[in-house]
Amino acid sequence: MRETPVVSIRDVASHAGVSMGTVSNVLNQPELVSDATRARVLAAIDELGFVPNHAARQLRRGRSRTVGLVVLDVANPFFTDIAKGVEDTIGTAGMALIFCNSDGDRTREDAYLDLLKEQRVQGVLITPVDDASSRLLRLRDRGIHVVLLDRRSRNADLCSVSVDDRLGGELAVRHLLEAGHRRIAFVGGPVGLEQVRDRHTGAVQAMTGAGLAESDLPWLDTPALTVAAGRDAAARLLGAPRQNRATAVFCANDLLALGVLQGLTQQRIRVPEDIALVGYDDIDFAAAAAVPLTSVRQPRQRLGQTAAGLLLGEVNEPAEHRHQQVVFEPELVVRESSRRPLTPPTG
Amino acid sequence: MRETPVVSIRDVASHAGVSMGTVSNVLNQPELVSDATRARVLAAIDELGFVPNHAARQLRRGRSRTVGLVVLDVANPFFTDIAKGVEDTIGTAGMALIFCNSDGDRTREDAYLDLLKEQRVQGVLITPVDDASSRLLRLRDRGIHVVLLDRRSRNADLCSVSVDDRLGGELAVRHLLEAGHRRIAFVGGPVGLEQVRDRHTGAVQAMTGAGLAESDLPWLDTPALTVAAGRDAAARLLGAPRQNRATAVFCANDLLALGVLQGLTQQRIRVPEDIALVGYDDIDFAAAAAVPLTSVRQPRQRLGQTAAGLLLGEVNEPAEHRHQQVVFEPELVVRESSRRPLTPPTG
DNA sequence: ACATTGGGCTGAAACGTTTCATGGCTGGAG
DNA sequence: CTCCAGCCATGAAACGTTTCAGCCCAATGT
Repeated sequence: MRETPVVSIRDVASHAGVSMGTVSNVLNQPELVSDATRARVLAAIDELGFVPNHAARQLRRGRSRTVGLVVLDVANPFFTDIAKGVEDTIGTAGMALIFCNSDGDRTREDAYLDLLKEQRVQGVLITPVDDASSRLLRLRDRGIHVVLLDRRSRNADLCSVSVDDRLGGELAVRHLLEAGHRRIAFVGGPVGLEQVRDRHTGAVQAMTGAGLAESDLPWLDTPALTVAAGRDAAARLLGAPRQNRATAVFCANDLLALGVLQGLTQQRIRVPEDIALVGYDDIDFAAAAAVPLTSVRQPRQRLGQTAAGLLLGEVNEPAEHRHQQVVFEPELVVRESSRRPLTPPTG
Repeated sequence: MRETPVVSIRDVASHAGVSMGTVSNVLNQPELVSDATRARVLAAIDELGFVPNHAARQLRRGRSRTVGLVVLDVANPFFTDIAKGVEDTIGTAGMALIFCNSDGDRTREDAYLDLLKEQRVQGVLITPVDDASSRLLRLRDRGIHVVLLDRRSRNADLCSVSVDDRLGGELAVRHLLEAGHRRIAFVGGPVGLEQVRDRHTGAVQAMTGAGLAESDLPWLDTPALTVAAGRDAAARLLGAPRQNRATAVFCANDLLALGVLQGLTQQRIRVPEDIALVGYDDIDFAAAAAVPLTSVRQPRQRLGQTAAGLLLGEVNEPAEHRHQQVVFEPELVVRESSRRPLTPPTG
């Protein structure tokens, strides 16, 4: 194995018979260099296989051409779809993306934010684990622009792109109420997640709006928004005495709903006949589920594109930039899992 | 908004009344510094909010503490599960991961490889779009270690971690043959993907092993391994005249299979009664599908961990490192989508 | 009392770029 | 023929670290 012959701009310069400054100009401002010289330098670059050293470049420039994306869960298609949108926009702008997965763990999130600080990224797109505003504002004071993703900024100090989770929760539960359900379980957690709380709040509003009590919407807390947590929640759901068991379940996201569906099916509970089910996000797999899942759709890819767009704006014209809160509207997609009207209660 | 006061190691040094070298030692080799001085420096770091500049550090050291991961499709749970395994191992080793999505596009792949070269990453874990060995060997000549992921290296010049795709294809089709199917469609593509070719080869072997011809295994080519491509393939499948339509379908991955399932269901074709279906990968959503999907399971997370482990070994002890090809065995998981034996042909 | 050791720290060079003040040429205007 | 502009190219400084030879001084050995 040949030893690495690190070829620098200096080698290119001497090989092409010009100065380092000229090579640099060819790379960064080609119009300043005469055609003949430029051709010679490019030939030398090609011949030597020169690749610019990003570290040196960044050190000199003082800033990188990189932004960070921190999500709660890579395994959740909701976030990978967002990531696609972000990647699109960032890539088109010629910048690089560092993709980080906090996995809902605050310690990991902190570690990644430190990493991004050290990398001197231009900006960070983040769905924080908890209310991280103070930490995020500190990032901003370091000159790192921050845009909140899938979370609304409460102070006007940050850009944010989100979806109206309260409304989404309301749509879901109102739909179930209209189908005749009166006792509906809410499955979601951890409570620390703002998305979960907001969706719950919307659900409660739908209940009280229909003259029902908040206690008619029992909350089954889950440790995470995953399929496994959903399966577990289904078991707890079925542990309740039959007569006051919920007839419908609203899950804080689709992964949970798919888990609940599996858990129920395994216990021979039919969906939607015995228990109706509504998820959230409308990931692609929702429509392909054992029982196609009613869900609250969010414009995932646009979410990512919009957030990245805001960040680019902030990075490129910091002067005339006004922070803004973009809020998309969710949309209920009704499918099999909640379609059949409830049979009249036997009790 | 306060202007960024960039605080460097020099500021820390003067604030703590020591030299820059000492601050550097506190950061990198704390045991060389006396307790008192170390405490003083740490206090200064804390007080000034100093964060090391990664670019400068990397420039000086000549190498980064970063590795790249290039996958074919972030939206495919198969790859996000691999990514989790990689992230685990890499993160534990105190290194950072740059996660790249080639999306099956060779141009994008090249762009990301250039990016990783510029970043002077220590190594790259990659599932290449096509046979990229020459490009990858050139990377290696640059001092960037390379490990192939989900692809077997044909020359012994690179480490690789893969699963026996030939065997997987054979298992799947043998299972269908045992259920009585004689005409089986293979859905997969693009042909350029080695995984697709190998799974097909295995499928053919199963056919010929049972005394059938390769022509009894028509190949429906798809432009990508996605749900949408699967839906499309289902339509083409049903376009064939009824009498020589396949009675079973083996898909090159689960996303395709889920798409085929959707397409068939939409046309009121029952699975498995009218057409049996087998997927590949056994992603979590396979078990939760409309009809739980028979699939060929791969140890996704272990794949990632193992590959990352090999890379770390290569990075840390390049001298005594021997390249190796790890090959895992796939496992057939039978579920509803192929369970029912074929009813005797009506023709 | 003197040489020796070694722990703890310093100071400056070096990493590979970009940037910018400087200067040499060329060609057209006066 | 001289002067001036403008175009190209040059060379060195600077970015924020790490590294390493070397210095100081207290402790140890004889």
